[in-house]
Amino acid sequence: MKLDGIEITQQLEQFRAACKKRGVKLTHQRLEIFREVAASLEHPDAETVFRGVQTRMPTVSLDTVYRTLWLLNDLGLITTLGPRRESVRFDANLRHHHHYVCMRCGLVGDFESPELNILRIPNGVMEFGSVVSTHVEVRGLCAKCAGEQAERLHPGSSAT
Amino acid sequence: MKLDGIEITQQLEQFRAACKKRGVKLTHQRLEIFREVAASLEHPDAETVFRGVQTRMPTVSLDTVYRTLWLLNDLGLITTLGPRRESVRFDANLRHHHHYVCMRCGLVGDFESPELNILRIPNGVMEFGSVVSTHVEVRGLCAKCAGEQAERLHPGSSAT
DNA sequence: CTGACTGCAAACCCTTTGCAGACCG
DNA sequence: CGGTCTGCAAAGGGTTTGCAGTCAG
Repeated sequence: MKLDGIEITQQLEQFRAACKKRGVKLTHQRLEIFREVAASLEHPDAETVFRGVQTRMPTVSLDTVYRTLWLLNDLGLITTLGPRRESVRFDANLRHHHHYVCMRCGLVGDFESPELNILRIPNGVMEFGSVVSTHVEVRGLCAKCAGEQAERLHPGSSAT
Repeated sequence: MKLDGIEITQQLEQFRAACKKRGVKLTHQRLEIFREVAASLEHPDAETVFRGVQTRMPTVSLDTVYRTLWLLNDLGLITTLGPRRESVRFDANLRHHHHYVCMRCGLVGDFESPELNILRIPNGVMEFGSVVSTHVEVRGLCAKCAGEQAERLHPGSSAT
């Protein structure tokens, strides 16, 4: 799990380094916003980060929080839960199944696997609460996107 | 995987039955919308369903599609991918980790497990594309929600 | 000093809601 | 025929963007 002070300090160093490397300015706001996300054990949304930062910086605006969070995401310092900005998707497959998700285009494919339905979960997880079901998400590059990427790297090397 | 005609016909029967049982009217629009989702191998969003239905029913409106999809969800005939309608959430934990998700309140907790990082994935999945990483999502009722539920069922049976 | 960054406000997208007419049962 | 459902249009919430002033380097 995350350790209070030490690890965050390390992350802050990474942040400084990444900024310098990419020629991004290290403003007071960005520092506070980064601290807020890095220190949070939850997975806060922009609004929550905003409120947290606001206590120490009453003048920040919500749009700066958004801009900074996506900046941190681009710098590879944080990630997002779920897709970047998308509409709700519906699923008519009611059997216990798992998902293949393409990291590039967002394609989602179903697959079933009795073994994956009954994974052994680490004991520590019980501290969160009861376990009802487990779902596996496999991330990768789908065939179509892999093809397009190959085509981009080696144009015409294979017939279409 | 899903078989074209037979299985969808079964699902349609379930739909009729569920409607009758719950006193919900079986309109032309609802039928078409349900067929569209049930037949789709993708996990379409409302807009996609809308366009699909529109080819056969040019008069449907997008709001009816929304209303019907949530109705189907309430009837237990379809589910959604990801949370119902929420803002993007950010995650400063860059290590390969997995998530515990409370089905009631949406709480998300991280946990790590070397074993779960390297699950054996069924061969069929390779047909979708390359596999880069696997993530496990454990669903359950978090301690807080379980407590509230117990409290609701047996008020005062335990000290707070 | 200069270009990048901020705050403001307005725009934007997806989704939901109120209402009058249409339709299922 | 009655109550539900539809389509319309407008509201709603989260997020993004254009602009002029501000600040880091």
